[in-house]
Amino acid sequence: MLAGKKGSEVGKITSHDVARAAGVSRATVSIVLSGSDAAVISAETRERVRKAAQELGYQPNSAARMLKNGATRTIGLLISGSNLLKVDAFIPVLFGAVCDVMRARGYHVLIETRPEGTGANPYRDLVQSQRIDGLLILNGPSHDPYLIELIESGFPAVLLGNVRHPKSHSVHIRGRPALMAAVDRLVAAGHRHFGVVTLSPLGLEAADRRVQAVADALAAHGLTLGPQAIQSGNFSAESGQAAMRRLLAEAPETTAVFAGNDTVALGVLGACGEAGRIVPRDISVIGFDDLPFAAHLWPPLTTIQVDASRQGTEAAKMLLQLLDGETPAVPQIALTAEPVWRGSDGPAP
Amino acid sequence: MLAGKKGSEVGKITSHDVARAAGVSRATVSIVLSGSDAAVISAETRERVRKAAQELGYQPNSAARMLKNGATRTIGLLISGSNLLKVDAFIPVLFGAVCDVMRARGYHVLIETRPEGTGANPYRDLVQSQRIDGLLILNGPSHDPYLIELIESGFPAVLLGNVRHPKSHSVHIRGRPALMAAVDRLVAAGHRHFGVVTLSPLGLEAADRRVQAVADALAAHGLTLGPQAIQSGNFSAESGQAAMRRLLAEAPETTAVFAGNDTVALGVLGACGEAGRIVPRDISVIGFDDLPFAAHLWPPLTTIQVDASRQGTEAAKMLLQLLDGETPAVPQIALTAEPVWRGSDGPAP
DNA sequence: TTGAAAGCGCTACCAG
DNA sequence: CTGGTAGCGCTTTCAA
Repeated sequence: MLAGKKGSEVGKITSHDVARAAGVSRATVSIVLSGSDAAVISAETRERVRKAAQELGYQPNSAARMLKNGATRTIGLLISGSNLLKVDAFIPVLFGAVCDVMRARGYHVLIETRPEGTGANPYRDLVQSQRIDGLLILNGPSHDPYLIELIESGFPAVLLGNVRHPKSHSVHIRGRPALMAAVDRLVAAGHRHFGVVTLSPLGLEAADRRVQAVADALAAHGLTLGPQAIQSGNFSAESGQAAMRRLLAEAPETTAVFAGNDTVALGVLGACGEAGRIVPRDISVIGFDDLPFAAHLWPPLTTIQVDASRQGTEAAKMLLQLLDGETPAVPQIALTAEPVWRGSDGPAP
Repeated sequence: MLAGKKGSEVGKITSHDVARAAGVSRATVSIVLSGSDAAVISAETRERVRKAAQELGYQPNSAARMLKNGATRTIGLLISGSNLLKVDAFIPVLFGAVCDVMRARGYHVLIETRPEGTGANPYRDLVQSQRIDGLLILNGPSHDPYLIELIESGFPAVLLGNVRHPKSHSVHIRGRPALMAAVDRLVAAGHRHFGVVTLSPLGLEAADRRVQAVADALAAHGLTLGPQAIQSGNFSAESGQAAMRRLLAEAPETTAVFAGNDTVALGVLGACGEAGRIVPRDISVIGFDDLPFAAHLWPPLTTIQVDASRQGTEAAKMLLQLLDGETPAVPQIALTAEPVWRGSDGPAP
């Protein structure tokens, strides 16, 4: 090998190389490329520097830049468990929206999952290692004391879909009115026996709230939701099918079922089909989320429409404000939801 | 505010603080915490250092560490477009698997999307900024010259699902035998008129290969796939439904349809339903991927099973080998696929 | 065994 | 307008 640098040896070009190529000092390179006005540089010099950087394919070493600036221009996206990622199509939508907004502002997105089991504060390491400037937290457990500590520490963080700690910044879906309206309409259509297949086992705020909304709306009509009529799903279609089988066995009189989300609804539909219950003739099924596929199933899924993209966008924008040191006008955004009536509901049999 | 550091002011503790707390030098702290054997430190001292670090919640500043070590312990996951993320449930599964493997080895995962439009080499900036040590590329366009340049540069990268550049490291699905076996069985069941709703418009390697496999298998039986019998989907259920509507209109004699993936199949099922074609009585539908929901639909979806998790795991492991400077025994892994016969296929009507 | 010092690549602050 | 210089926090080598 020759002594000189090979052109293909990318990844090793420093501002020093650019400075030498352009015949200026390293400081000048930094000033020109960062667009700073710390000094007045002639247009001619600026051009020369830019051209040299371009030709060498120079990009500032991000580690050095982070160390110097004390900011990483990276945010973390914290997901409770990677299994969640695998089954619930809601997350990727949200995720895509977050990435789009962040990238437009020059931020990178790092996936983090909550380290489990260790006695130590799992968020502290994340923050203390200074690898990220801010955090977006998806479905964090409602009463996690470490989460609360993180929020109170003032580290830029936005919660998605849960926890309404008074000091928190968050974006969540207010599905209650839509769910209650849906119940009203189904009762008007003659339904008296309702079932719920939850989004997750009890304890997840978003899941619990949805069940409560249905129960409350029913109560207003003098109807109740017995314990056999509430079966736990766990985000997936598989869990939805299993839960619906139980529901059908324990409460066969059910004629209308609310699923915790559209993926769970897929499994509910599967269980109805295998039990010979025709949807919507024999039983009505209502999803939640209005995922991209919902309108294109057969029967087209009646569901509670929430704008996942928008939720991601709003959360990302709020985090960006926090990172800019601004105070969001509305620290806790509630997005509305609407029932969309398609083909999976009908009058009571 | 008092002059001293507040306990809640996390994110500012350096090895200096730990050293002072433990009454040793910064070098000692580094040696103890990194488990290096550069020097023999007494067990008693080690313990003292560890305890101080623990109490202060010390985590080494990652930027400084990256700068010093020249490695970021971060890999990039490059996705062609974020819209893909939003509709295809295959990606999150893969994604989750990648994250699991990487995290187990102490790597972080950064989401990258291919910057579009700029004349400059989009991968070069990624590599040159030294923000990542390696790259996983999902569905990169087959003939992208920059991609080829990246591969040839020797930067650690693994391709997923496409491109078989001779020098590349890759993991892809070999669906051809399974698809051909499925055709054979359907032909034996009496089907003569086949249709295909593709995974994407022509040009994506994975999509083209699937169509070709079906056409070839059909040819072996003296059957052909007319142009009206091939309609383009675009990853989503919506596109699948639209394509299937066209197919049903232009080739109404069709009795068996291969969908480009399971999400597309959802839309195919939707189009069949709205056209009054009962699956599988009137028409058979075969998906691809065997996503987690496929078995739990009604009818349960017959599909070509590929192990998305495994694909992610293998790719991640291969990248890890590359990062360790090892040469993977098999640089281009082909994963097999199997038809799983469930409820959405049946004999020809 | 431990402490002091160098240096990773960058930016910012000076004096020229 | 430009060039030296300091220092971000860490690791590692070398001298004590």
